[in-house]
Order: sequence, then C-alpha cells, then structure tokens
Amino acid sequence: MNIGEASGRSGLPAKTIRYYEDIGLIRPDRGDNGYRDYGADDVHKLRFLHRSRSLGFSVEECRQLLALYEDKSRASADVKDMATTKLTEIDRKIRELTELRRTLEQLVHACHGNERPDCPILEELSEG
Amino acid sequence: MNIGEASGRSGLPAKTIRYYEDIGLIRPDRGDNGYRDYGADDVHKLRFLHRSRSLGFSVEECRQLLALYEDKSRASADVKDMATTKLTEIDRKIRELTELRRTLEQLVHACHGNERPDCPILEELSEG
DNA sequence: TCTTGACCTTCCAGTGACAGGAAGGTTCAT
DNA sequence: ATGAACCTTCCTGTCACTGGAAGGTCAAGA
Repeated sequence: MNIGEASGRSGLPAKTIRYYEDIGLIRPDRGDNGYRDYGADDVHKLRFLHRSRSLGFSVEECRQLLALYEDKSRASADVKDMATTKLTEIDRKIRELTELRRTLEQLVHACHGNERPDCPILEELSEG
Repeated sequence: MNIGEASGRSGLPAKTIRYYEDIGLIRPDRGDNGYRDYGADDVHKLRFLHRSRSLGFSVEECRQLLALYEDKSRASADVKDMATTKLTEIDRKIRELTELRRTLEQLVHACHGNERPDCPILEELSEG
C-alpha cells in the first residue's frame, strides 16, 4: 500500500512516517514508480511506534522497544525496566506540574483581576 | 556588572542571557571593551524571566508579562487572564500525564519481568 | 486524448529554547 | 610575562516533527 493508506491505518501523518524512515526506524519497499510500498508488517510497526510515542517514550526509546519487540530471545525484564523508568519520569513530571499549579493558583487567587494596575502576580514574579 | 555576575544573581546561564538579548527581551549597556554591562534593573528583569519561565510560561508569554510589568497603566485583569489560561493548560497536562501513568502502570504490573521472552507490555504496544 | 485533481517524490527551512564548542580578545593576579 | 578566568561572536546541534516548493504519477471523467 502507499504511504497515504499506511498513514490512515497507523494513525501517523505521512510526514512523520517519512521521517521515521529517514532516521532508520522502518524500511518499506519501493515500487517501480519510486513510491514507498508498505506491507502489513510495516503498518504493525507504525502502530507500535504510534502507541509507544503516545505513551511518552522518546523516539530513541521507541527504537529500543522495537528492537526488543523483534528480538525473540529478549527477557521481559528488559522491557519492564524501561517501562518502570519511564513511569518514574512521569511521576516526577506530575509532581513538578502539581507544585507549579499550586503556586500559580495562589497567585491567581491573590489577584483581584480588575481595572486597576496593582497586581500581586507581577509582584511575585518580580520578587519571587 | 558583567554577564557572569548577572548570571549568578539571576540564576540564568550566561548562554541563556545572551539568547534573551538576541530575541530582544533585554538590552544591556556595553562597556568600552565590548563587554555587556548589566544594572540592577536588568538583573531584576532576568529574575522575572527566570521565575516566569519556571512557572511554565513560554518565552513569548514572558515577553508579554514583561511588557505588562513595565506598563504602569495596565489592568491587573490582563495579567490574571494570562495566569488563568496557563493554569488551565497545566491542569490539562496533569490530566494527560495521569492517564498516561495509569496505562503504563497497568502494563508494568501485568509484566512478570523475568528471563522469559513473553511480555505483555510489548504485546499491548503492538496491538493497542 | 486531454485534463483535472489527488496522490506521491525529494529537498530545504523553520520550530522552541537553548547548549556546546571553536577562535579569539580582555583582565587580573602572580 | 604568563596563565587562568573571564568575555566576545559565530556556527552547529538538539528533538520530533511540520510546512512548503517544485515536480513526477495515476485514475477518472469530458
């Protein structure tokens, strides 16, 4: 199938699929007309990439996951390690954002938000 | 003062301070030797930028905040609007990350993580 | 047969917010 | 006089794409 259909089936934009080929994540066949030609396996990989990217793995991590996926002899512990590490990172991000949220909410709460110029938000930004 | 001291006092790397000058956020004086020369006002602005960046505002938003900060006639409502919008964005990010976390945790939990190759994480990535 | 429109191709540039490093000038202490 | 620690500009790289230009291909309709 052409890239358009592979895009439709995988959920990835055609531009992204070409980019993934550029960086060596997938290697589709080519037809006589020079068009890329994707098989069911390729679409499978693209869906794998789409899913793991949307779960917060970087492209390089996706490359590793894909390699693990294709390595029939790998231990499931290898994969679990990556997922656990990623889980820790996500936890940290959530904590940071929650702290950020708390601070910002305090500022918003403190500001009366009217036509007058005095603003506790700017004062805090300026001094904090 | 030189950029090194401004960096120390504001908490921003010298590279970042030069970058902020490149994009027109600050305009320090120059000494006879060509060195940038920062005053107390500049450091104040740099700290403002540091603080608002760390609160999740983009550089362009920081530019607006700085303009509001320097506009003595602005209404505090203008600032409150920006902060409230940012708060909403942060809430959305937290929700998304929490959902991500939940999914990933389920996967990690489902995987026994041993020496054998069967791995529910990869299976889910592949089919999900 | 011609044309139109939807595909597809490659290549180049831009994004955001810096970071790294090269090559060279300045200042200060020893 | 020398060396370290500053400073300068300029260029490149990061990450993961996205947009666009210029042009080739294909299938359907007039």
